[in-house]
Amino acid sequence: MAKNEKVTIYDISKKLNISAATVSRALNNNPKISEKTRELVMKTAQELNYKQNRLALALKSGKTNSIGVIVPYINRNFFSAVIDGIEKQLTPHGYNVIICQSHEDAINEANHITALLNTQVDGIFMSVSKTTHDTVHIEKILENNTPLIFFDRKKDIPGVSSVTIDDFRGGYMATEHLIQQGANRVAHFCGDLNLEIYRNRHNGFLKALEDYNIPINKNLIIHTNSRIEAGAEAVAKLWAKKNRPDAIFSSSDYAALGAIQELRKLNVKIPEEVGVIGFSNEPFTKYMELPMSSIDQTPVTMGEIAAQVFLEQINNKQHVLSVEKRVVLAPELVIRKSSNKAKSLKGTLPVSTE
Amino acid sequence: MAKNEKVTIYDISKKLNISAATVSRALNNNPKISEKTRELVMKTAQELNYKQNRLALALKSGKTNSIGVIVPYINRNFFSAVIDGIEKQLTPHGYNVIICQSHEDAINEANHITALLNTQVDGIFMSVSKTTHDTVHIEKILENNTPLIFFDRKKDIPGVSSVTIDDFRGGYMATEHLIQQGANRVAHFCGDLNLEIYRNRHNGFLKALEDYNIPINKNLIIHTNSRIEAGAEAVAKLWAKKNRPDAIFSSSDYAALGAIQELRKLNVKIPEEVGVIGFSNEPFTKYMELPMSSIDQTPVTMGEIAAQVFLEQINNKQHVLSVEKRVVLAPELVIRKSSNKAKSLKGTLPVSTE
DNA sequence: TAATTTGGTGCAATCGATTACAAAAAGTTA
DNA sequence: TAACTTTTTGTAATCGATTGCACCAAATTA
Repeated sequence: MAKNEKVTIYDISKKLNISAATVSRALNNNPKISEKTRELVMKTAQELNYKQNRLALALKSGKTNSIGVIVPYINRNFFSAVIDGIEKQLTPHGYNVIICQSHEDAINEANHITALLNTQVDGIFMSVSKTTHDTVHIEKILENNTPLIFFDRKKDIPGVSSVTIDDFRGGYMATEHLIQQGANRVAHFCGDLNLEIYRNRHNGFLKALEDYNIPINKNLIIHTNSRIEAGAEAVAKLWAKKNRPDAIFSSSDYAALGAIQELRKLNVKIPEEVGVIGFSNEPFTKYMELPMSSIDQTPVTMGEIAAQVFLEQINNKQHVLSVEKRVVLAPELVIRKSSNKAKSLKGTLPVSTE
Repeated sequence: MAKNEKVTIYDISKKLNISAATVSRALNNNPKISEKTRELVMKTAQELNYKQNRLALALKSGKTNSIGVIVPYINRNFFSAVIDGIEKQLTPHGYNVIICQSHEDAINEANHITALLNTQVDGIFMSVSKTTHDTVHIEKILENNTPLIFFDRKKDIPGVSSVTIDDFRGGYMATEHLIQQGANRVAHFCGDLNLEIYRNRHNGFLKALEDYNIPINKNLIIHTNSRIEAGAEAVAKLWAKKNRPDAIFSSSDYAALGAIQELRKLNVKIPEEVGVIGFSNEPFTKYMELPMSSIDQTPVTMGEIAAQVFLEQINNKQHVLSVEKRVVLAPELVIRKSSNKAKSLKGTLPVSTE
């Protein structure tokens, strides 16, 4: 009726002259309630436009039915796709997803953790920021006894589950592919080696060279960040010298894009003179004039599995206090024009081509 | 101490042999509490690692300090940027942002609204889905007396504030620009005219033609959705006939991208033979081999202003029950190669060029 | 010294829903 | 019909923090 007043079970109980306890039980389909009463309550609830106050429930039960996700940026396809996967799995279970961005800043990350814990979320999913070195703020989640799941970028904390992809394998696949296309001077744009994911990609790169008996040339390994400009600068630097590379494996799609733009300016033919492959399979790679090869991280799957791990964890909680599950997904090589010298590759390789 | 037990103000009060009321007041810096007691409480709270239970607070105060945002997809630069803006403004005020995706489905939208209302969010920001026609589920928000702010895609509901851009003007600017580049057969890819934003862009297009005395040619107006394929198909259709256009204004960047790809296949020179401009200024437009002109919707600003409108609204609530504010932002024309016949335009037009 | 002000705390109700336990109502059996 | 089950419903405590009101003690004033 009145706009301001929210309808509670007490309003229903008063109207029907029964106790609030009965109303509560009727609404929850408690079998101890007679069919007659239940129907009456249900009908009245509908009439009064009753809505359960989840806060009261949460306070009583200690469960908020919401989980927090902390990512560097939501504005990156990889992360928003992971969130998509998490949401897809958790919404049917009645969870709300609270999303926070760290903007790659450990301080924001810590603040968000505090806020989420105060909100009493039932679990936290996170991909750590690049500037996160020590983990005291993360361990607060565990002290608070809140389930924590890392995805993609993790820290090694005992008892914490994680879902990642096999970055080593991704790095290996990318490099191997370039070698198979005839390259033997493969450059590598590696990201911040503080982050495990970039270290692993880098190691995969090295191992591929080793397996194919290609000597490692330190001049061809460039430390870049994930920005377009960084890729362009790296190319400028490499082409200023002699002994230029004949292929580039970039740990970032954005840096790879910058590289391609710069190579075009220098009139270098791609993929004939230089093959290029990135990492992440951001949507733009597909839409480019010269579509770019990349490594797909199956982010939606990653989110879905992270959510499943979470659900398992809270269900087993009473039995095993520190379940720990480390899921490693397989990356997928996506070959497009930027690295593909063959006219047509369809059906010739066990990978997706587009 | 024990991992499971959360510390409450009662634990503090017991330890210090004072009442919980005093503890609460001390923690909230109530001036009625003596300095000595306050310090003691603060110190003890720290020692015991006390964390306020926001649920209890929320239940008591009726405020959850969280708001909900419903967008079609978070995985679209425009929307994630708006969310960014909202978050930027609201985080300092202690709000959590709960994000939901409708996936352009009115049913999901309704479910999310119900969930958010049950969660007792302090406000809801939304951009309606394409399939939302009737608004009963949206009006439930108002019945619940929860502040609602539309952004970008709105419905006309009395008393609801909105932040949008001037799509008419955007459509006009885009079209005028093409005309000024010499075009007089401008094609228009218009989106779903059920949505106000596409209608407005379309009307802006028509008005520009009128102002420049260019007759309207219905054959050049194509209904497309926002997908790449749709743009490609539209071009295929147009080029199959005679009387081809000499410019294209697409209400979607994605359709414009498809158009450019198709035009290249047909060996049509851009921008010499056909100028192309999109709408939204998605990041990829800038990174294309042939960077694409577009209309920027200043999404971060949109989010920031939406948040400000919300804050104003809840502060004025006691005074005016139905404030209604309709903010319309100005779009920005971004000229890039795809529509720019002049070698260099820098400084010659009052618009941003890149 | 008595009366009054001021400062600091405590008591108890409140927010809305759940649930163990008690109690009443209805149904069964002898 | 008395005694006993079985159903169904009610009472009251609980989750944790806040806050109006009452109260006591110390300080001030007359």
